Amino acid sequence: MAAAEVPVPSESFTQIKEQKLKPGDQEKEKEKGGVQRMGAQECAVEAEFCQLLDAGPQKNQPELPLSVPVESDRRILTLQTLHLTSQDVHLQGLGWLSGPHSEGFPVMMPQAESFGPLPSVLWLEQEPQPSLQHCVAISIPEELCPPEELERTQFHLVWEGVPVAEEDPELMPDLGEGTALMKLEDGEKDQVLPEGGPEKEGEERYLFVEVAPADEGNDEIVLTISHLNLEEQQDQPNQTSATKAAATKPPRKAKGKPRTFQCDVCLFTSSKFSTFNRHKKIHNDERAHLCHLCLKAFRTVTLLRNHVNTHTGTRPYKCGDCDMAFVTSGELVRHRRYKHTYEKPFKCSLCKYASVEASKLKRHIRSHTGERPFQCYQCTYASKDTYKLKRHMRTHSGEKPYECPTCHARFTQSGTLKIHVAQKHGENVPKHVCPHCATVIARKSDLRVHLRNLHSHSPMEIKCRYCPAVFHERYALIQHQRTHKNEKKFKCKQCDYACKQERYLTAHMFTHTGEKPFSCLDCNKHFRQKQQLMVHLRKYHDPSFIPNVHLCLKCGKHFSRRSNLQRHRKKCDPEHEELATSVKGRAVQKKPTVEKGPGWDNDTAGQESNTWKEAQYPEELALGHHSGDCAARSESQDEGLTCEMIFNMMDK
DNA sequence: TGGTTATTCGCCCTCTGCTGGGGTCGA
DNA sequence: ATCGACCCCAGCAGAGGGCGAATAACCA
Repeated sequence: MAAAEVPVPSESFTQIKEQKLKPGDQEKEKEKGGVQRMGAQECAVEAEFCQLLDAGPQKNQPELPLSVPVESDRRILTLQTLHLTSQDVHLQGLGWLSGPHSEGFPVMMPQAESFGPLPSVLWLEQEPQPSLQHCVAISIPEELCPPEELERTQFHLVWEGVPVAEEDPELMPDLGEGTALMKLEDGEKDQVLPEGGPEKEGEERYLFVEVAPADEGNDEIVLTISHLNLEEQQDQPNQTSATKAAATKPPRKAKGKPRTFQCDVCLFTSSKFSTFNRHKKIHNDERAHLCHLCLKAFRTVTLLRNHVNTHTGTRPYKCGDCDMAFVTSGELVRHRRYKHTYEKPFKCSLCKYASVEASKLKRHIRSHTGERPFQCYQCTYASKDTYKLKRHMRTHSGEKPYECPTCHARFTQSGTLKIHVAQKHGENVPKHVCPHCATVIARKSDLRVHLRNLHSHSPMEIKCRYCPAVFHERYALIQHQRTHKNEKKFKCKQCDYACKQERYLTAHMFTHTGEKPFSCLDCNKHFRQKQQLMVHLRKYHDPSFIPNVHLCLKCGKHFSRRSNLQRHRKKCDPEHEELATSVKGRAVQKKPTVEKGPGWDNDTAGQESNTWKEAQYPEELALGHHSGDCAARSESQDEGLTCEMIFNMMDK
């Protein structure tokens, strides 16, 4: 059955009697035998509410300087049980409240979407028929625990003797008898205020959920939800451990039931004195067992032995499938799960993730919840685990612990160093080839960027700048536009002339029409092209114009054209023909040059620069005034310059 | 009571992916 | 000379794997 089909408890079958008990009422309730906060045989067994399937006792409980919580007010909830078969209520989508109890006391908490007037569902009682169970819905008053906070609430339960269902004996912790202690964790406690007034800062807050059967023959049970006031015990003077152990018994302990022992330093409780006594040792610094090699002290012989093994390298538990060996059998088992059996008992209820260790699942869950408990104190960054915060702190400290052994470059992360070494100093570095265009890219992440930029499908049509073609992929567009590169698509209808740009064709067409639209204002010379006019103006009307002078180094003779100089040198200095060629090579530059000949000086060199600028901006020059003799002559035409050559010259 | 087992925490690691600056190249 | 495209590279963070060690629980 799908989660959506889980029968949601409703008000119609749930009777909730909520009342604040007066002191006398409490006594009456006790007389009924239904409400006991601490059971006699077992006590203080904790269970963590856990969508996380984080079974087992919580080790990291906040340490409290007192022993026993004292309730300050109480609420009685009477709830009618709902008879359901286990098949009716599929557990999928529901969180489990799991913890140690022997009788079996699975408590399911609904997901957030299930929050309503009845925010939680408890499986409590087992019928004679194994498949028939009682489903009890409880509603926790909002002032005790707002529904929106319930999902993140962590519960600690102490069970009081009501027969309970056993869904999965392996999952069901040993609760024994007692009451249910529901603890609000740090994130919630601030928002749950006792009725008596605002909670004191830093005070731990607990809610007791106590479960008891109602009248015989009735399907009802009684739940009591209580606030706990820890202050009273905090104020008690310190006692000896033994006295404290005795003092840890419940304040309203039932007759004939064994007491429990609660640690006065932390929340640890145990019904066995031996266990309790052993636990106490962790709070004192008595370390009687010394390592003879390093003098380090340990509390137990086992710890000492394990430590000595780290000196000697003794690892008795060897893996049969590899060369690994471990100090303890547990480490070996875990290793085998990681490396050989791949058994992953801890499964995420929200995705397919499973892990070998519970702590890994817990960490994984944070990627679903977004919880970031580890806050950087220097910026707003918060991390999901301690290591990431530690790594992040390097961005503040500037620490770069990883150094390249070859070039001594330093890096903040080992992975960055590894990539650096592979790319800079490695041999046969694997490259990443783009499957679409065979581009070779060093890094996979960069290939991803390449794919995103060039090969991703664009919903918008990208038009070719030269033709009407449209594309949805940039790479295809670029490849297509390259086909236009040397294309002479502008063809003259009257001759074979063809060119790449329309402006060349326009200029060419004047050769057929005989038009010469560009006129020199000084000498009334006409030109077909604007650029020809520019050359004319420079040569004949610009007083600063210095013609190119090609000098023969052998005889000192000047030539105005390079070709004439070359012809001359073949006769004058055939041995240095190569030199002439070399001189020619230097003379050919993108920018028109004035070769230094007789009469050259630095002043004219500056003028050359101006002349070049004017040639770049012919419009400005054409508008300007110029004077001087005009030996009207279109030398550029004489030299056979094409439209394209001139335009190109102007472009440069 | 001591030894063993199970649980939990903490640390470090790798792999992965994103981001932005720098260098190169072609238009 | 300028600009845009693209690859290279380091920085940074997310996620998960693996293991050492401490401690609680269990058992003989």
